[in-house]
Order: sequence, then structure tokens, then C-alpha cells
Amino acid sequence: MLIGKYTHDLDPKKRLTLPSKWRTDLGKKVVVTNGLDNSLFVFPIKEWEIVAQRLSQSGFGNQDSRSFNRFILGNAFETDVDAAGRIVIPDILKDFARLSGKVVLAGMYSRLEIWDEAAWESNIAKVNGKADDLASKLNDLGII
Amino acid sequence: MLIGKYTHDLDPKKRLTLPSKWRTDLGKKVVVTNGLDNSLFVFPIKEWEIVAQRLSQSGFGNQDSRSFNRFILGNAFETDVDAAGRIVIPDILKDFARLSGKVVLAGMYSRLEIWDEAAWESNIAKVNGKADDLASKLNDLGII
DNA sequence: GTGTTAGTGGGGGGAAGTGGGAGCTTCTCT
DNA sequence: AGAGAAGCTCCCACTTCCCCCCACTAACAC
Repeated sequence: MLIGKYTHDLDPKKRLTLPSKWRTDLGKKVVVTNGLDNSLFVFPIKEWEIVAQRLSQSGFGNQDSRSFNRFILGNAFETDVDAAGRIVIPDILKDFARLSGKVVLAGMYSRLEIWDEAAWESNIAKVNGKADDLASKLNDLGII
Repeated sequence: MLIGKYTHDLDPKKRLTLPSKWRTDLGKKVVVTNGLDNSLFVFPIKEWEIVAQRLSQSGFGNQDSRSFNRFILGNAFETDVDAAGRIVIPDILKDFARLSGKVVLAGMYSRLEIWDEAAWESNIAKVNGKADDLASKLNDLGII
């Protein structure tokens, strides 16, 4: 179960340690790709299969779907977890999420999000104040 | 059944003793996370699975849902109850609920709430005067 | 009074996170 | 083609922090 928040260093060699709590769930292979809100998404390989299949399902007839697939599938990067529990973040992805030094890893149950620390802070600060509102919105929509 | 109110110390090592009455209901594993109204929620692991699954079900297409999940899932912390019946409260959660020394544990039947003692006092003082009004409001909504 | 349980406090060992070096590959420039 | 530089991947070492274990006190029951 991928939950919680951890702040780790992205070292000069672009290596990022995954929290030890998640290692068993993540397995030996993961897929990193562009995420939403200027973050990166990390999927365990099994979860990725599901996501990728659903995205590609719509074929190439829909313009929006084509664009979105270029964004997600086109930037996906499959990588091994090394003996120390680290993965390498390629330059394209590192640049996309503007990662520098301190990086936040946030568990979203079946996937991870990787954020630059400053970006995470400012985002979560906004959300903290609105949590009660969000809860009632989602409650009205029947989502929670 | 998790009911009642207890005041315990949060020790310098950020450990919090769970009331012995609840230990069997809570089991060996619990999840602590951001709650609403500046409190923390504590779920027995089984109860948490239900909540987390429902939250993550909506995928990553909905902006509000993403924000709320970062708030709840991103700050969730799965922890074992130690031999003395204690759990650890990580810094993020401790800071979020502004906990300091004396802490209130309130049973909400299927989950707990953790409050800073002072915050609890002021909140309960507000509610006490309005209980009758709240009752008729909820009655109108068909909730009670 | 004695035994038991609840809540609190402290210390030590081990793992988690981080940094750097050695060896191999790849690319470029001469 | 050959040499040098840059990059990647293992592997090892260090340091810090966290988790587990033990100990103490207070309260309650019998």
C-alpha cells in the first residue's frame, strides 16, 4: 500500500532512494512518467500495465486522447530498482518536474507522485485550507 | 467499539499511548492521517483499506479528487502498535494538528480522532451550545 | 499488602538513506 | 582507428535515526 510522504535527496547522479516501506509493493521494476500538476508519476509495473492499456484503448481516432497519450506514454521510462532501493530519474522527467535536490515522494495508494519539495509545499498549503470544502464537494459527488 | 475520550501525553519521541480499552479493536496495525477540522484520524487497518480504496478509485482524472488524495493519502502513515500499546506520530502529522504535550483521543465508533487538548476544548465548547440546532439540521437531512 | 495492568521514560543495535570510488561502455574528436 | 572524456552501474562505507526492548511508577483490584 503506497501511502505517506517522504522527502529524499536526488543526488548528483540523478539517483533517488525509494522509501523502504514501499520496496516490497513496488517490486524490482517500476515505470516513471510525466504526471499531472507538474509532478511525476511512478507505477509498479503491474499497475502500469493497467493504466497503459486503458489509455491506448481509445485507438488514435480521438485528438485529445492522442495528445494525452503522447504526454503520458511518450515520456514513460521503465527502470530497475537497484540494490540500495534507488531508481534513476532521466533528464527529461527531471526537467519536466523541475526537480532539484530535495524531492518529495507521495504515496497515492496504487501509484507514487514525485514533486520538487518547494512545489509540493506550495501545493499542499493551498489544499490544507480547502480540505473541508473539498470533502463536502466530493461528498456531494458521491466520490467519498 | 471506539467511543469515549482520553487525554494522554505525546512524549518527546513522538509516541502516543492508545487507551487500553481500544487495543483489541484497533489491532496491531493502524493508519494515522490528516483529518478534518485540524484533527488527525486513526483507522484500524481494515477500516482504512475501505477508505483508501474508495478514495483512489476515482483515478487521476479529477482535479479535486487529486488534491484531496494528496491531503489524505499523501499524509497517511501506517504504523505498528508497539508492545506497550503506543504508536508514533510523524512530524508532518504532529505539525498539521499542532500537537504539543497533552493530546485528546476521541472515539468515533469506527475511527479515532486526535486533537491537541486546547483545540479540543475550544471546539467542544462551541459545539455544546449548538447541539440542539445541529440535531434538527441533521434531522432535516434525514441523517438521524 | 500484594499482584497486575496501564501509562511513561530511556538506551542500544541495526537498518535506512546518502555519498563516493572502481570498472566498463559509449561517444566524440583528432 | 585510437585516445580521452563522459556516463552508467555496481559495490562498499559511513552516519544518523528509528524501532525494539527493558525499567519504573502509579493506580486498581482482590
